Amino acid sequence: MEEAETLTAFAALSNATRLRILRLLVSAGPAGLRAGEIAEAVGASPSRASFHLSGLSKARLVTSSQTAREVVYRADLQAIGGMIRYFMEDCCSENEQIRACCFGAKDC
Amino acid sequence: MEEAETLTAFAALSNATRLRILRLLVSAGPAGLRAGEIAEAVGASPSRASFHLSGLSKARLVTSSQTAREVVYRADLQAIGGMIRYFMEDCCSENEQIRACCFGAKDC
DNA sequence: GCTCCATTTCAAGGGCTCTTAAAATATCTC
DNA sequence: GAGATATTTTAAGAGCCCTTGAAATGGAGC
Repeated sequence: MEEAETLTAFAALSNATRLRILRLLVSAGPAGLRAGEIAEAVGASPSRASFHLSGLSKARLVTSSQTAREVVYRADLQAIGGMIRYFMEDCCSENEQIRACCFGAKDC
Repeated sequence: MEEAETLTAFAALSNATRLRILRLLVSAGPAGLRAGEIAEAVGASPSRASFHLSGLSKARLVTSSQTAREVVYRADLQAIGGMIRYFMEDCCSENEQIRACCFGAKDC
């Protein structure tokens, strides 16, 4: 992942609805969720959910697959991990104090 | 760190100038850098740098201290770590694949 | 073919962000 | 005190983002 992609990813994560959707999709696992289920779960209208899913999709944080008339979305764990990794390596210079937080250090 | 703070932090990181500033400040270490040095280093006008430093400051990703007429900025490693930690714990449900990226796994 | 259903697209509006340049504030040196 | 320096504040304009509701797309079943 490069800087431009990371900027897009961070922008995608800076909205409450999109963060809620991503959280939901990560916890939903590999099966993913249908667009309608997502909209209902996060309390957004279908068009609003679609708008934000499109944003997450453009940022490559989620993937989608269409079966008949249903669209299933899934969190792209590799992309999410890649974003964090880029941030840790390139932006945080592998800083030890910051890295410790991934392990669950108490003082973060 | 809570959701609202995390949203603000992600928003702050979604701009190239601010990301560059943060990267610079992390690498600069505890001594920090003066506003003017930062502006020059990232290729921004003083007012533009000040604008973005203010954004990073409101997002609590950097701290500042004023000595006479010089203002020194430092990266807030604890806040940066806290943001990542919140994202990993709350949003990524401690997902193993995502977490592995902090250790530098090859497949991220 | 017609009608439902799931989802996306479109259009309009209001608000926020970014950039630029000028002005203001505060401090240092002479 | 005068002038130079460091930084912030302000103002204006352009552009993007978010929300809402209506319209459009396209598949399923009768």
